Amino acid sequence: MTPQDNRDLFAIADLAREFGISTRAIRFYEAKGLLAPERVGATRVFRRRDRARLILILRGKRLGFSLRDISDYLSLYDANRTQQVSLLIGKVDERLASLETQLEDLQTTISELKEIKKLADDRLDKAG
Amino acid sequence: MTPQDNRDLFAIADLAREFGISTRAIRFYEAKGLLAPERVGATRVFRRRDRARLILILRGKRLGFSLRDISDYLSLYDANRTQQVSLLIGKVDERLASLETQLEDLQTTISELKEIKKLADDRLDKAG
DNA sequence: CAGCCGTTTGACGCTAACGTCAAGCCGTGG
DNA sequence: CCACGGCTTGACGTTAGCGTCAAACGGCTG
Repeated sequence: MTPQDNRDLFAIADLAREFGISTRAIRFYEAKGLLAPERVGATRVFRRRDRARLILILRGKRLGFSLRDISDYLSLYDANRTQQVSLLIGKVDERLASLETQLEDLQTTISELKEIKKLADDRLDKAG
Repeated sequence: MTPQDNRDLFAIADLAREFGISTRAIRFYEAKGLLAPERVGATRVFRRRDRARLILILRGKRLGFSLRDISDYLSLYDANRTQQVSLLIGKVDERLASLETQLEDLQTTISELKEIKKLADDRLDKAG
C-alpha cells in the first residue's frame, strides 16, 4: 500500500499508473504550472484536489487542447473564488463558443462516417 | 481573376486566402500525401475535389487530429471505391468510438463551463 | 550494511507541423 | 528589357510535449 491507506494522499507513480501516463508527464504539468502538489522533503505528495485537476488536464488533452489552453481553463475554476469575475465570464464565453463549433464539427464528422459505413456495409451484403 | 473564371481551378494562393492558412501549409499537406493537386509545368493546380479534401483536413485539425490521423480518415472516402471494404468498416468503427468519447468529453466540459458561468453571473448580480 | 526501489533534478533527444529564409524560374506590364 | 509578383524546391529554425538517460538521494528490507 502506498503513502497512506486512506485515499487522500498519492505518490506520483500512483497517479501515473491510475491514468496510464508517465511520471515525466506529471512533472511536466507541474513545471507548466498545471499542478502544484505539496512536498514532503523533495518528494511530491498529491491530494484529491491535485488528482481532480489531473483528470481535467487529461480530458482537455483528449479534446485536443494545448497545455497552455488547459492552464487557462483550470484557472477558471480557481478564479471563481477571486475578484476578476467579469473577466472570467468573458473567457468562459469565448471557450464555450469554440467548444460549440467543435461540437458541430464533431457531429458532422460522425454522421459522415456513419454514412460511409452504411455504404460499405451495403457493399458487403451484396458481395455475400 | 485567377487561373480561370469558372470555379473549377484554383491556385495555391487562392486556397490559402480562402481558408486563412499559409501556402507553406498546403505544400506541407501535399508532401504528407493529404493532397495531390495536378501540375501545369511545376505549378500546382487545384480542382474542386482537392478543395473538398482541404476542407476535411481543416475540420480534422479543428478536432485536434494529427495529419497522420487525417490521412487515414481521408483514405476512408477513397477506400469506399476499393475492395478493402470490411477492413474499412473496422477503421470506421474505431474512429466512431473515439469520436463519441470525445463528444461526451465535450458535452461534460460545456456543461461545466456553463455552471461556472452561472456562478460567476450570480456573483456579479449580488455585487450590483 | 548492502541492495534495491522510488524519487528527485537536470540535460539532451525527438516528432509534428509548420515558419522563414534563400535562390531560382516564369510570365506580364511599363 | 527589366523589374515585379507569384510560383517552385531546399534547408534550416521553432514550439509543444513529452521520452530518455544520468547522477544522486532517502528509506525499507534481508
